[in-house]
Amino acid sequence: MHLGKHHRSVDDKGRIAMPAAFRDAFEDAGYIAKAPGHHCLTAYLPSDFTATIERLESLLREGQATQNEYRQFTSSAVEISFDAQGRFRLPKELRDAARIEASAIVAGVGTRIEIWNPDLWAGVEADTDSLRGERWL
Amino acid sequence: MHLGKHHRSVDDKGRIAMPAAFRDAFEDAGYIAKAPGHHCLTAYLPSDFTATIERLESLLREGQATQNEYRQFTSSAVEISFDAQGRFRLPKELRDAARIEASAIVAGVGTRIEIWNPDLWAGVEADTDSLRGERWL
DNA sequence: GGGGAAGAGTGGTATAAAGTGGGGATTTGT
DNA sequence: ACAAATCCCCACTTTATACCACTCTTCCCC
Repeated sequence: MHLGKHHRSVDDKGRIAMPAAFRDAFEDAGYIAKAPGHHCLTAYLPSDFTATIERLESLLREGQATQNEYRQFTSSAVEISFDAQGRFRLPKELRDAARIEASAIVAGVGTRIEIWNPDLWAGVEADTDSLRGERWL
Repeated sequence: MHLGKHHRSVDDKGRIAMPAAFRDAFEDAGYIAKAPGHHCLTAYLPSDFTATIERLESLLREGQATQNEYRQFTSSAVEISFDAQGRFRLPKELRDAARIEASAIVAGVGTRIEIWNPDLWAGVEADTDSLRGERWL
């Protein structure tokens, strides 16, 4: 379970420090892909990524997902590794897709980890219309 | 069941002593998240937190809750641990969200524990209009 | 009622870890 | 061969964590 929101700088080499709270869950490697809609990026543990691909392939066989959906997801994905300081490199392609420049928000969203442009994330937090916590608190 | 209201100091490192009355219920760890509306923070026992997340995820699958709702709750949450003196650290992000500075009210609210800015808590106690105990006493 | 012990709450300091920035070697592609 | 991109270290700053010290209250027990 991933929790917490972290603001991170992105240097001109595209490096981002994975928050220590998440880092331990990755054993040296992980995967990052564009989230559907491309509002943000999603980081996966190796095991979660494989499971996600399998789920998508299953939907594909059942006709519940399209080949282009499959193409977009798999082709956007990259494997990441961490340097001695716990940073990973986010390819320019992915940074551009999520409009990430000098800084980013790395957020634990329960089953997944998302990487956002800070301004776009502000939009998520400003979306209070949908808050109806009385249903689940 | 959590009962009682406690006034606590918050030092410049964000440390707050968990009232002894509540401390025993936490086995070393717990979770704190912004309450929907962000008027206060809510502290959860590990088991209660997991149950809450599962309830929310269930609503999400049924389309009764939004991804942004899920994002806001999970990304605001932090796991807490206690030092030898029974204190936990409240991240600045959460202190700011609930306008907590040098002191706070830690209140047992039956099924949950809430952490308030003292002035905002005063507002809760001043709200006598809605008191209609004749219905349930 | 007085004295002592135990627990609760608060404050400060030292140490470790996390985050950030940069340099230089190596690889890649042209 | 050259430029660009990537990788691998090293250095610094900030923040978090663990540890120690003190006060105050409460609760026994004498």
